[in-house]
Amino acid sequence: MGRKTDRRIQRTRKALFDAFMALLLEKEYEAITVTEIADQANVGRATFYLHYRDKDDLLASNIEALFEEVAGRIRPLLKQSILARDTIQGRILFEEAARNKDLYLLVFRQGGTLLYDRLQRHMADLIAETLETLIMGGDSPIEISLLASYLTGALTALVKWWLENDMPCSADYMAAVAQHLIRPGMEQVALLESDWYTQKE
Amino acid sequence: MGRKTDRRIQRTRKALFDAFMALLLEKEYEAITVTEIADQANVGRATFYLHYRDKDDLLASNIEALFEEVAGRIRPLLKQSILARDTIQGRILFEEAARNKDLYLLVFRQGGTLLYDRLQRHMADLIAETLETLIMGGDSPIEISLLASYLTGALTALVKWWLENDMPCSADYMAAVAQHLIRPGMEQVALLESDWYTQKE
Amino acid sequence: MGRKTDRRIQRTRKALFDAFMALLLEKEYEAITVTEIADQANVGRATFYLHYRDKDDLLASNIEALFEEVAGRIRPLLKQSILARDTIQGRILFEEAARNKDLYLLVFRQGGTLLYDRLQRHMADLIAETLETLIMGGDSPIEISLLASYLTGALTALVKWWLENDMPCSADYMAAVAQHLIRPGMEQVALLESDWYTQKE
Amino acid sequence: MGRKTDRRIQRTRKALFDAFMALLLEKEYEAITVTEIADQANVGRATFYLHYRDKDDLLASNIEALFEEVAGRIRPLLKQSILARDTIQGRILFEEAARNKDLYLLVFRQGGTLLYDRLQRHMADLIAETLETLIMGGDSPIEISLLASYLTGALTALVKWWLENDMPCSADYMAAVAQHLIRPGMEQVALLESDWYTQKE
DNA sequence: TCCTAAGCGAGACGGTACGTCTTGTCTTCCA
DNA sequence: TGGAAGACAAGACGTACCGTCTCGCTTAGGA
Repeated sequence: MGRKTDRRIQRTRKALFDAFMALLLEKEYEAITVTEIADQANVGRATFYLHYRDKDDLLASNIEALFEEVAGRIRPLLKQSILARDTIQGRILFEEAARNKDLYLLVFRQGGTLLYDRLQRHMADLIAETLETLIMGGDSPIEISLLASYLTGALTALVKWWLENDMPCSADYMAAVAQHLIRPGMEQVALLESDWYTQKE
Repeated sequence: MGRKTDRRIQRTRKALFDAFMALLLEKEYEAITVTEIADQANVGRATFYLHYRDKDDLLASNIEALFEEVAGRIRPLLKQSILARDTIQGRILFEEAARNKDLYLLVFRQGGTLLYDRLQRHMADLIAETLETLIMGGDSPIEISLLASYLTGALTALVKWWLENDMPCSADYMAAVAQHLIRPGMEQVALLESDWYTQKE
Repeated sequence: MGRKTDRRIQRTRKALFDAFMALLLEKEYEAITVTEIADQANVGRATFYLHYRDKDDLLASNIEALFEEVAGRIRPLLKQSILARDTIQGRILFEEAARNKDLYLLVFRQGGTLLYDRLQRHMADLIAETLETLIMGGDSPIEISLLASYLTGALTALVKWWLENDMPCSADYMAAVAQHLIRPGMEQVALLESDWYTQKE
Repeated sequence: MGRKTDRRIQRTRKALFDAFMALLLEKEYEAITVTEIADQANVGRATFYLHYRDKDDLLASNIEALFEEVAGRIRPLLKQSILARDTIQGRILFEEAARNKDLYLLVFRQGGTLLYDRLQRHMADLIAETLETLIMGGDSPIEISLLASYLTGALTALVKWWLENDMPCSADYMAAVAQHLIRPGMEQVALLESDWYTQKE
């Protein structure tokens, strides 16, 4: 097998994934059939099964790369935006969301278990990773994963509200709201002495 | 048609819903078939279609009542627990979750669009309603629905983390964490003068 | 389940078999698809599988009855026609073939293993059965099954030739030919003393 | 293109045919796939299609030669064995069959249309050809092709019975049976005055 | 008390999607 | 340049559900 063959395969796979994403924009995940995907991709149905075991496999095989790409874009923004005093960096987060509105809405809306959960998990991991570098010496008395979950839930809720309401206000405004809602609590918790609450059980 | 007949119908419908909920605890929503539900309920498959158009209809027809019941339990707790200074009332929220762990995990996990979204919406409405009475005169400069979304996202994230990690700490502890993370931000925003951020656009 | 249902099932099965036979008249057995049969029978493809496992099953389930019916018609004729001196009864055999020309040609042509072999076997059994009653006391020195095989092969060869050449001569004529070709040998063998050929090995 | 290339091609074709014959001994014609043939022949599937259009083509292209070889062996035997008074020559026919038992059984059993019909036709032609030289001047009142069909049917029936019953008696015995069953009829018919039966229609 | 309309179980049916298999074509690469 | 490898389109296979339907049985509640 050579390069040309490889390229053909990649082209077919991309066609299938693109077809799937296109269909996801217009109907529910579960309502999409393999036949539709293959048709949309101008590919025989059997060819689909040559590359993927089923719909989930198609998604799973491509979604990681997609998330990795998004994560690559978000990662550098997170550190500053989470705890930055000004809203300039936070804004970039919402701008990113606005730029890929379709993708994020898709994930929020109907990704169901597969997409939504995966996004939450990825985002939580990303945030946890960032938090760890931030708190470093500080020894937060609260489990990082809990804080990360909170941040993820809070941020996605804000983004979701913004996108679902057709972005009724500027990214700057949303960044400011996020700052005011989230930062005080984080400061209080993350900077707290470890004896602020002594017993977990 | 008389009472006895009615009661028979209700019994059949309950059997179907119970069977569905039982199946939901052990497998994914989409993986459950009408045949399974009917079998589990000791009912003919045709009888299922006599009462509901499909799986979604069965869920939709029963879930509202279920949420209403949950809402009835939560509503009184919310007002106090959200902004209360002490953690006593907040604890009740987590205790409620712990008591119906299966149900909530089910909703969080695999409800997918139908269940999860509905819960979020219900909860946001419930919170918005509570917030309105709290802020009343205060004229919050931020849209109530946005605040409600944030609160819903933040709270469900905390509860989800707690349940999914097998409740590694007490409800008291979680209530305290929630207080410290959420209240400072809410206070800052809800009590803010309307000029803290002048332009939305 | 009641009579009406039974009748519906029988109607469906008959439609399927009729469709199959119709298709067999125009194309090869192996070239016929389940989809075609179902379409021709105005029946859903799934319904086909509700009644039969596959094409072979459809044929096998119906062919016995069909053969039994044919056998019922032929049996009474055989005894007299095989060894009768005159050709009157023998004629009836060829007339039967002419009347169901399509069916017999179908079986001869393309029945392949399933149909052709079965017919041969049935016919050989039928003939063996007749021979046994004829020879009765006579104690033929040759195995009945061998004689039956020979008779089957010879008769079907004649019938096949006749049908495939579009019946270029009368049934009477064919019956006479059969008489003259077959009877002398049968007489010689069946009436022979058991010492005409002493050692089998 | 040179001789070496030719030889390579011939080697590939032989490998394919041998593989096919080997597979025919263990499973039904229709159940054999091109993939299996190619695998068995240690040849790429595409290579198969380089030489033959399909399974039937592979068989057809090789079977003629095979039949020609068999015919070459049988032809000299036929003339004497058919009408010979003694059984010595007739025996050779059955011995030939016994020697290639697998091949003949294969043809009888599952050759289906393609193999069986072809054999019958070839054999009938062979016999007709022999008959013509025998009767020559005699002017048989019966069509040669009809006699040939009868002889073919009768002889193959005997051979088939013999092989399928695992040759329960000697070739000599079978030859004798064939003689006694067939010769009297043939003599009566072939030597008959042309007025033995005056009207065909 | 009967009888009549209902809920219901059983299951045939048409339809659609599934994932697998085979066919025949085509393209790329290797020896 | 012949053959190996294998991607691909096409389409049949047998299975699983779906939602509709018709059929009788049972049973409740008004006559």
